[in-house]
Amino acid sequence: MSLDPDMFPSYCPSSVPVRIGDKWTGMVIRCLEGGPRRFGELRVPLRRVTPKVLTETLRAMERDGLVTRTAHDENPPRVVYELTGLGRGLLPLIDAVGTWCENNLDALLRARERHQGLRPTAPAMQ
Amino acid sequence: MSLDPDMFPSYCPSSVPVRIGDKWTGMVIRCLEGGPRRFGELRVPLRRVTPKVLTETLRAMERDGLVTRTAHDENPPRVVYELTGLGRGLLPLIDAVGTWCENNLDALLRARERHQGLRPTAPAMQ
DNA sequence: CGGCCCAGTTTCCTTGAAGTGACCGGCGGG
DNA sequence: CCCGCCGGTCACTTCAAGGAAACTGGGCCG
Repeated sequence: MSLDPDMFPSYCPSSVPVRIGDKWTGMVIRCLEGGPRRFGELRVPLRRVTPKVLTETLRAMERDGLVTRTAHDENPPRVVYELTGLGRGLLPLIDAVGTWCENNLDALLRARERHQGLRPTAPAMQ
Repeated sequence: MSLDPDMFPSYCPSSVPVRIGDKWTGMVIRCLEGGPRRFGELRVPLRRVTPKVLTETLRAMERDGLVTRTAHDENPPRVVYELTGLGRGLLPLIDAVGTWCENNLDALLRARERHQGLRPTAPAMQ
């Protein structure tokens, strides 16, 4: 997997309207699809995630058994994250979501366009 | 579809760890799977949703073209919500999520159990 | 007149996720 | 001697989602 910085455009399908877990879990899983990665390697494609939030996401995923965290006692430090079988099992789901978005996001956005101004959050019904 | 009040146990798989859209969208789609329903009919199985939040959810889904809203000019008022083709297309996705959760939620919760106390949100690394 | 019905609305509040920017510790290199 | 590297941490703020509870409006029934 290439570490394309733009692999998640600002307009990421997996955030509208379908999300996996919290905001970044799905993207982390995708980043780890091709094999183990270090913290800093995850930050390259996930450049819109601050280290704090990335840490939190990875901690939660570790807690849930979706990834393993291996800290090598070297210098400078090296920490490697890897998908577990459980985490890998989410890949088909994420792919399905991605496919749905590819096929239907246009229709959704067109619908959203049509409803501009109509029936806002607090519509003046009468 | 029966309007079983307990069709969504407090422990709903679709909220841990995979969510569709906002908190309630997935459940609304499931509720509408069997055909059009009125606002009050949605409130029965979705009893943990307050009317305000249900309205917001339905408005967002309408805006995104997932449901249609039909207000009949009668008294007392009657408003019917129905899945569009777009919304119906999310059903396989939701089913896939449900299946994954059925198969893997135990493993996830066991992992979560194991990590109790270990590596909290702010671990004392050194 | 006084409720009741449905489908919401309105106001207020809590919670938690996410973001910002500064900082840390140990070591190897210049 | 100080800088940068890595993988974070810390304190602080912001923002939106969600929830609780009371209220609305206009017919219709008694």
